[in-house]
Amino acid sequence: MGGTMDGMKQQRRGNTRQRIQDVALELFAEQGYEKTSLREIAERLDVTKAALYYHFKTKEEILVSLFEDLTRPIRELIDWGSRQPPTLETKQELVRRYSEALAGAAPLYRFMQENQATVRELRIGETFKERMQGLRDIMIDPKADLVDQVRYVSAIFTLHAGMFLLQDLDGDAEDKRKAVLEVAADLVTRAHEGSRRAKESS
Amino acid sequence: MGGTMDGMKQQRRGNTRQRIQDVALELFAEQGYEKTSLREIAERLDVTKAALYYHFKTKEEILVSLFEDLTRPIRELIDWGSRQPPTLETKQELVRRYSEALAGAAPLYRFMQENQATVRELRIGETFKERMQGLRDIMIDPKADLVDQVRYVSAIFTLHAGMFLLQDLDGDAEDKRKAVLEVAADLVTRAHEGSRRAKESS
Amino acid sequence: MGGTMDGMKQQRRGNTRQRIQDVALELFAEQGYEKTSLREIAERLDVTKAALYYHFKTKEEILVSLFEDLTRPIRELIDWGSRQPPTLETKQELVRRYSEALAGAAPLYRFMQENQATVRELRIGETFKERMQGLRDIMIDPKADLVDQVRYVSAIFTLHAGMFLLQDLDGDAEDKRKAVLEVAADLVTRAHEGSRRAKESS
Amino acid sequence: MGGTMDGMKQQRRGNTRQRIQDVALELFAEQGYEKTSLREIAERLDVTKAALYYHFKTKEEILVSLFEDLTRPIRELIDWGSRQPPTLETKQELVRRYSEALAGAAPLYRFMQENQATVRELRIGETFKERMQGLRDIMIDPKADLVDQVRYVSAIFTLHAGMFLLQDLDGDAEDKRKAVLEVAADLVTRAHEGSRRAKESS
DNA sequence: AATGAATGAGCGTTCATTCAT
DNA sequence: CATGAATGAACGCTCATTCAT
Repeated sequence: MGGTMDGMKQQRRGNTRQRIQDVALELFAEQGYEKTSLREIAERLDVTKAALYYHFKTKEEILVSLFEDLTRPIRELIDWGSRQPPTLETKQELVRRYSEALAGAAPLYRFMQENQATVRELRIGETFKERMQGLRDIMIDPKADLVDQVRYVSAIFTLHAGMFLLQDLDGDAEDKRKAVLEVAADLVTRAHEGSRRAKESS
Repeated sequence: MGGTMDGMKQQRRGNTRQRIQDVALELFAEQGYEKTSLREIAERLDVTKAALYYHFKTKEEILVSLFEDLTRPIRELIDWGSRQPPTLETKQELVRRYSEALAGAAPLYRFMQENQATVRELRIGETFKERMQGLRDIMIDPKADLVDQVRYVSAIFTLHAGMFLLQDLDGDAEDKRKAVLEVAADLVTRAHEGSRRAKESS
Repeated sequence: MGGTMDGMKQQRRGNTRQRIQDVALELFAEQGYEKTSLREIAERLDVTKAALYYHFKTKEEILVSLFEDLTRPIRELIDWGSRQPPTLETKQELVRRYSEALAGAAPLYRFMQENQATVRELRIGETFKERMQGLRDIMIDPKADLVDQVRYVSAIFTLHAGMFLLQDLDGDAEDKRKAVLEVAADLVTRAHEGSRRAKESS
Repeated sequence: MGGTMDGMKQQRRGNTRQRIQDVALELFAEQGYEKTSLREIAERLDVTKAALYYHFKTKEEILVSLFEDLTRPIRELIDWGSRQPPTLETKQELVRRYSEALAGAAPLYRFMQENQATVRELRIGETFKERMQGLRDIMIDPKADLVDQVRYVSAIFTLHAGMFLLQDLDGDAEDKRKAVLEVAADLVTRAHEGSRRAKESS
């Protein structure tokens, strides 16, 4: 019937799946996975709970779909990293690109960080863990000094933390990301030098 | 020890409150706060749910009591820190003592880290946040370079992360704590030097 | 693209109604009416649930159609029987032909037997009941001894039961049907003789 | 008797479990297991659904408890039978006592008969099947003629059917039970004789 | 110091059904 | 001839909490 569409009830049909994902991510991040009920998601979208089940088989599947859609760049980055030689340059570039990739999936990663206990029991828990271990394997030299190993871990973790721990510091978001990246890169460099020093002095 | 004692069913009576806390912490840490039901806690203790309500007014109160009991040293430490001059030495000592204090409340802190989304909505959420801000205020020089501010935050966060992010690295727990501490202390030192450099070059 | 039929996805179009009936009967018999959902039927046929509604107005209608299609011979048999004189010969022939008719609608009858509670509430419940009463009216002489009345009922019931109660006995299916028929026929004969005896001795 | 008790809301406390069983059996028998919802049971008892869960872990458990409570005599009877020599006398007595035992659990057995498809998927399905097989093993002589084997099965089945197939015949319930028993006993006798005949003629 | 019995609210999920396209 | 999208009603179940005993 054309015309200009009546109001907004029926706005954009066919994108309901996407709208569910958007609202779900927002609520999951805000209140946590368990405390967010399907009723709540449905109400915000002005559909019934049953409608959600037309698009997703379970509540968990909504989260899985978000994870898969939003973390693809990160998965690809780790794949790339695992095929590079473990030089300092590789690690530096990995850290730089990881920082960017994280920024693109910030709300989801914040959610994952804040709901670890819950996520661990879900299907994506295992996937996430494997991914982190992939990162670790690329970064960490198992022959390095324990302190330097911690530096690597700290670098990764600093990147993650950067996303939400700096929220209450003021300043431009992109500036903060750069600052976080610099600290992480610095940690990586020092960890790498430490290894060299260890080798030389042996 | 004397008496007749039938088996072990009512081992140590009168300490039920304490036993509830122990079991609750274990389960909260293992499965998260929401996924741990009072039924489960009661069953493990072989008492009824109603018994829990004799000792604690609500589920949340169990957590609050754990938090208060286990984080007292940390609260005192921060109180102490806030009365010291903001020198490098103060910060170094704070970091050292914080690392020790954390080790004493590790399971609870691990729980807090992994259940942030949940904790945020609870009474202790606010308290915890204030405490972290207290730490931040002691450590961070607001006039410092953004990168150095990140270094301070990263130091604190590295200490937290140390507790559970290194679980799958092998090595003695105390060795790992020391390594983590060294990295954190190093970050603090560099942050402090950075500030001095900044001042000199201005 | 175009022309030659790709595989088997749309094998025989136009007979969807029939395929729905086939799958439905299979699932109804296997899992019961309530536990079989339209989703399940649709999935097996690789069509959508809505497609089922093109062919049948309701779930119940699918069952009704099966009943009507598969039990026509039985209905006709009973009609025939009710027009015959109530002699032993009539009853014997009725039993013989009923046994054959049942074999032709075995899965449906098995379903009816195993889902009586459900069927009773459905439209076919009444029909089925009437039919059974028709059978009874033909067989049973209301003036006969109670024991002989039971024999008639037992004969009918033995025929029904034969279909699935002998499933775990081994032997050829047709042999078993014959054996069941013999027992039923025997019961009918004895019931009839009993009635004669009763009359003679009065 | 004695005391007047205020209304009926709180009548007999402590017997709620029993009242749940009573109402559940009534509704299960009337409408079937699936069509009976816990809401319905709860409403009839004027308690909440959650109260049912205080007494039974699941809906299925309510049925299991009914089965176990009501069919104990039958279980014991079969145990007894399996320890006797397989003479005609044993079988006759078994049939007689089985008929009595069935009468005591009539509503439940009627339910089982009318909800076979459902029951088969439940925990009691297996148990019930085993029990029927036990009965069969006692009764049936595997070396007997197929027709006689059918007679044994028919005898058992006639007993079951007797409970509800004769509902619309009029007459005293106990008279009907006796008549059913006589037919079943007769079938057993003939089956036994058949076997003897077979042996003699060989 | 603890239990037995129950509640009210809510949850995730499934179902038969509808209807515009 | 069929699908995509959605609904309304219900379901079995769990939870934190209460309270008389």
